[in-house]
Formats: sequence, structure tokens, C-alpha cells
Amino acid sequence: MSRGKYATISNVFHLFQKQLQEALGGFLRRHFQADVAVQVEQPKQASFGELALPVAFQLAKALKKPPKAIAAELSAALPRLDGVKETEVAGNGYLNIRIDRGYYGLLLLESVSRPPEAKPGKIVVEHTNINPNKAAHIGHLRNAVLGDTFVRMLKATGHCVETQNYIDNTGVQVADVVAGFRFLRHMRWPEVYPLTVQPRFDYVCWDLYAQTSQHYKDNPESVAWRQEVLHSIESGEGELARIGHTVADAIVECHLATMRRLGITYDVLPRESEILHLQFWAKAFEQLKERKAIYLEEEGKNKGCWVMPGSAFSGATNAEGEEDNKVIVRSNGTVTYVGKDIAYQMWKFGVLGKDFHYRVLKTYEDGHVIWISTTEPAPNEPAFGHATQVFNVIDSRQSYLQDVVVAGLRQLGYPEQAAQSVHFSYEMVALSPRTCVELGIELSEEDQKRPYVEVSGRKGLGVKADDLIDKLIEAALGEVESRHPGAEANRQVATDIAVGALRYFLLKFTRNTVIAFDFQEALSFQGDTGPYVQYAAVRARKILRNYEERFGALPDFNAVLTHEAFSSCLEEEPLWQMLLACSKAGLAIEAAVASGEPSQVSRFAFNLAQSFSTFYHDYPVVAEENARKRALLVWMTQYFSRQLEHTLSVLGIRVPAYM
RNA sequence: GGGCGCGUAGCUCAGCUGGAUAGAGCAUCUGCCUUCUAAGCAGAGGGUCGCAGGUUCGAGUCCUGCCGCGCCUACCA
Repeated sequence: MSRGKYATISNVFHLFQKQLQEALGGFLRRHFQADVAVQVEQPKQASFGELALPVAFQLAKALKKPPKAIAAELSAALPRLDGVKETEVAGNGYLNIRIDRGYYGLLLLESVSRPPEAKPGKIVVEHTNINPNKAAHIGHLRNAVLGDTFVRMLKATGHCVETQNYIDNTGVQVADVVAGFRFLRHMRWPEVYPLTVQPRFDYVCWDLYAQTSQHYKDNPESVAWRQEVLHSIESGEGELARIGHTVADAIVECHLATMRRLGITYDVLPRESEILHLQFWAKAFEQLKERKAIYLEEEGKNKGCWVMPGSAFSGATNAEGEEDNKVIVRSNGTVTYVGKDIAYQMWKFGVLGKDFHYRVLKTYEDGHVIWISTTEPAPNEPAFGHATQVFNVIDSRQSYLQDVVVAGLRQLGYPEQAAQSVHFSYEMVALSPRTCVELGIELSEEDQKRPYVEVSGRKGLGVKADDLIDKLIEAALGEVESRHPGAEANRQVATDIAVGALRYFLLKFTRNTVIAFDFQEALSFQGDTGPYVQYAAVRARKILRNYEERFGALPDFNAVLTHEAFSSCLEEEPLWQMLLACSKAGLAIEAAVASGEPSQVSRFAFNLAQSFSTFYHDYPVVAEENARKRALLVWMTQYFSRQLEHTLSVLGIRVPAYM
């Protein structure tokens, strides 16, 4: 739980825009007695100026005048505003504003980068949440990368964030793998344990889980194994429970290692086993009954179950046109997953009236500590939870269940917590038919016609995360080797590129787009990709290095870059456009946080990189003969470098040492 | 049946609270490596924004109805 380490970003454009809005708002009140919120847009075309005000359209109705006339009147009456060079009426009534480039350049030069203003409250983001019974696949990666990036975005904008990764170590999926070891492979704990300390134990379980699922399908009576394992795990006694814990703990380690490769980590891992043993559910059950959020069904198909009425969470009706109630406690007295999830969500907000204990699971070289829940108190335990807002990163297929959880909070009398519970949903990652063929997956005729095929852990159908990362590293290594044969850091560079490519690939789609995963696309390092953006960052650094080698040091920018210098140099449109784009980094990240859409950040990074690539091609910096212009170019390179690298750090993408 | 989402260039996707001539990447074609690395740059072709109505100064964007596709709708998670 921490504020960002992202110390700095220059957010001048945002501030400039705000000032302008305020000045204009004041003017409108005085001049037209009109109290309107001044909207500011980005003009469609750069030639229209830097800011477009549709204010005349807003006023047209009230003033009963055509927008164009109002815009003209406004333009004429408007007092001089700091940093505004001129205003212009365009289109059907837009008031376009051209920024004084010299003024703006100085503003950027003098702007002190400072940490974002600390926002009040505490945000809990829960992501990853992979069942600890098999290797992670690309679907899990989308979850983790989205969650991790959103965490970075929040920290970069000054929020206090705690990252949780919930571990369902007592569930059906773990039970099935345990059943596989014990009953299918007839192994006892002493035989299972050595496997768990082998590398890629998660791959062993991947196959075993698929095998067990298939066995259930062929021998339905063997599903009884699952019950036996679950009972053992729940009581915490017996060999099955022991195998279960050993397996789950080992797989969690595998998952943490996989995510670590992508720069993803967590603050705390709350486990299902502690929710069970600390009786979180009993506490929630009390409250749910007491506040009449659920009731005991006395007839019908749900007889003997405690259910939440369908009216509480949706207007959905079933095939018979009746409202669908949701079973929270089964007729045999056991609680469903949703029930436990309600208790967990209450805990996140600190309204359950119970808490975990914690111990340190591991400490990384950089000092980062991951805590894990325990049942026993320990000295100097940190406090987790007690959030003011909670984001649950969970795929959109579970929106129904998330609705039930939120309804639970509302019915319990926690309307604010309900309102602050956000299902940060995203669509699944499927496989393109072409990739299925590559993987040797046989497709039915039906599936061949579809644009994508759903992955299935149960069937062992999917692309394992570590395989994909390995494949990306190999591909990147090939490219790096061809450019820098035998160079020392090639392995590290290839890894940075692979991770950049993967994270970018998973982030470039908006959340509600189904990704049809395709190897060819994911392995591409050209165009709209992570490596393209990294390449721009690498080139910018190289220019700065070359400049220092050639001239000893960077120029004294404050001395050389005057208003006049900026004014004349920034007459050149491409230079101005790039500078302007760079100055919008902070705005882009804030907008992306507001809309909850990490893809906006990756798109911004790409556009910025494009803008620099053109600059790189058109303006040889070090070779520039005019000293003043050379200073401006190298300053711009430095400014770009800072802004892009900040944006990349928010995306969790590293800048390789070379490319 | 109901809930949610999607349908934009050959393919994969952007398009913020309605705004100016609908944008990228890939693929195709044409140029550019004795110049800070060509994982790059410049350019060309390619569109009835699923269909039909409506709302208004203005609709890819909002509303209604269709058509097609996906996911969800378990005493599984």
C-alpha cells in the first residue's frame, strides 16, 4: 500500500487548460451573465490551433443567436489572456485558440516536476486471483496486467493503493488436482512433495487437472473424490488436506514467479483458508440474517437454502419469467462462493468486524514485501483492508456474481461501500483459429468458422503464460542478436522487449474487447506495439548520450532558451506538435484513470512515440549547426524522454539499454 | 425467455461527456539506410460506421425497433 514512486511528471497542459477555463468562465459571467461550464476540446486538426471552445454552441439557445455570431462577438470582446496568441472563429461557431508558443515553451522549461497531489482515501485493487491448481495462462495475464497497470495509473495520480491477490486454496479446483494425485496417480504426500519443489510444478498440475476433469467426465461416480478432498481440506485434517496445502502453496509460488517476470507484484495475499478458519463467513452470515438481506426458502427448487431475492441485484428473470433468487447457503448448510465473497468484500471495507493476521511471505531484492494471511497473531503486523474504494479486476463473465456481492453490501446497510465497489471487468482472451492449429488443437467445424475459440483450463486448452513469455524472449533475442551480435546484455534487452511487447499487447485493446490471441500478432515488434514505443525511448536516450559525448555536457537551457528562442524555433509545426503532445502526458493519464481505461495510456504512448519518430527522422539533433536551435532540439529530446519514460513506467514497460 | 456486451477499411482495432474532411496498425503497392540504429520515415490505394426509423443547428456517438455474433442466466468457481 503506497503512493506512487512516480515522483515526477510535467503536467503543464492540464494546468494551462484549467487556467483558461477559469478565466473564460469569469468573462462569460460578466459579459453574458451566462453561467456555463466552459468545455474545452482538442481540435480535430492541428491547423485549427491548440484548443477549441464550443462555448458558442452552448450559448446559442439561451441567447437566441446563431453560434457563429456569438463566437465572433466573444472573440472580439475577449480580453488578452496569458499565453494566448490569438483566437479565431471557425466552422459553425467554434472559438479556436492558438497558444503563444514562446510563452508555453518557457512554461515547460520552468515547470518544476513534482509528485502528484496526494488524494484522500485508500483504494484496494484486487487482481490476478488465479486458482492455485495449474499454470497461469494468457487469460490470467490479461487480468494481472490490467490490474497492475491500473494500480500504477492510480499511484501516478496520487492515490494511496493496496494491491491484493486473493488465493482460493480450498476450492474445487485445488481439490480436483489433489484428487488427481491421490486417486488417479495413487500418490501419497511423501511422493507429491518432491514434485512441488521441482521447477514448473504448475505445468505438471496443468496436465493433471485436465486429466482429472476428463476422468470425471468419463467416470461420473468418481466426482465423489472431490467431496472427500473438500471435506478433508475444510476440516484441515488428514493427508488430503496436507497435499492440498502443499500443492496450493507451491502453485502460488509459481504464479508469483510468473507475474514477477512481468514486473507485477502484490501487497497482500488473503487466503480462502483463513477466511474459513477465522470464520469470516459466520460473521457475515449473522449480519445477513439480522438485516434480512437473505431468507430461508421454504419451498420450491431452493427449499432449505438461504437465498438472496433476485429483486435485490437485478431485474433478471429466468426462463419461466420469474425472478431468479441467488442461493447463498446450500441446503446442506455449506456456503457458496458468492457468500464468501460478500464476507471478503465486507472485510475489504473494514465493516466485517473481523480481521486476518499476517506474516511475511517474501521480500524482494528491491525491498518490496508480500504479506500473506495467517490465523495466528504476530507482532508488528500491518493493517490491510479498510478501503474507501475497491476495484475487483474480474472478467466480465462474472458480472452477475459481482452484482450479487454489491447487492449484499447494499442490503446489509452499506450503501456507500456498495457504491464504491467497482467491478473492473474485462472480456476474455480467446484463441484465434490459426493459433489453435499451431498449438495442435483440433477444432470442430463450428469452431473453425468462429473468429475465436475460448480457452479452457479444465480441458488444458490454452497458452501457458511462461511458454508465451519464453517464446517472446526467444523471438526478441533473435532480433537483438542480429543487430548487436554477441553483446553482453542481449538476454536482458530481449527480456525487456518481450515483456514490453506482451504488456502492450494486452493493454492496447479496450477492456470490453474480446482478444482473439494470435501468436503472429503478439510476436510482432513493428507498428502499434510495445517495442515500437521502446525504440523511440531508446533513440532519445542515445541522442542525449551522443550529445554529451560530443559537447561535454547538455547546454544551460535556462540561459539559451528564451521566449524569443522558443517563439522562433517553434514556428516549425512538427516541433511544436511534438512538444505539445509531450506536455499532455499527465492529462492523458488522468483521463485514463477517470475512464478506467488503461488502453488510453498505451495509445497515448504510441502516439507520442510516433511523433518522436518523425522528429528523429527530420531533425538530426547533434548535427544541428545553429547552437541555439541545437539547444532547443536537445532540450525537446530530453523533455520527450522524461514524458515518455514516465508514461512507460505507468504501463510497467522498461526501456531497454539498447535495441 | 431475460441480463450484459459487440457489429467502423481486406484483417485486427481506436474514436473521451453528440461537433469541423471518420483514424491507427497489419497486409498490398511506391520511394528512403556513406547522415543521432531502417524494430524506422515519407507516400498511395482501400469506408452505404450491421439495417431502418427518430431526437437537433449537428449523430459512428443519444433513443426505439429489427438483423447477426458472443458471454452470462448452477445448491461450480
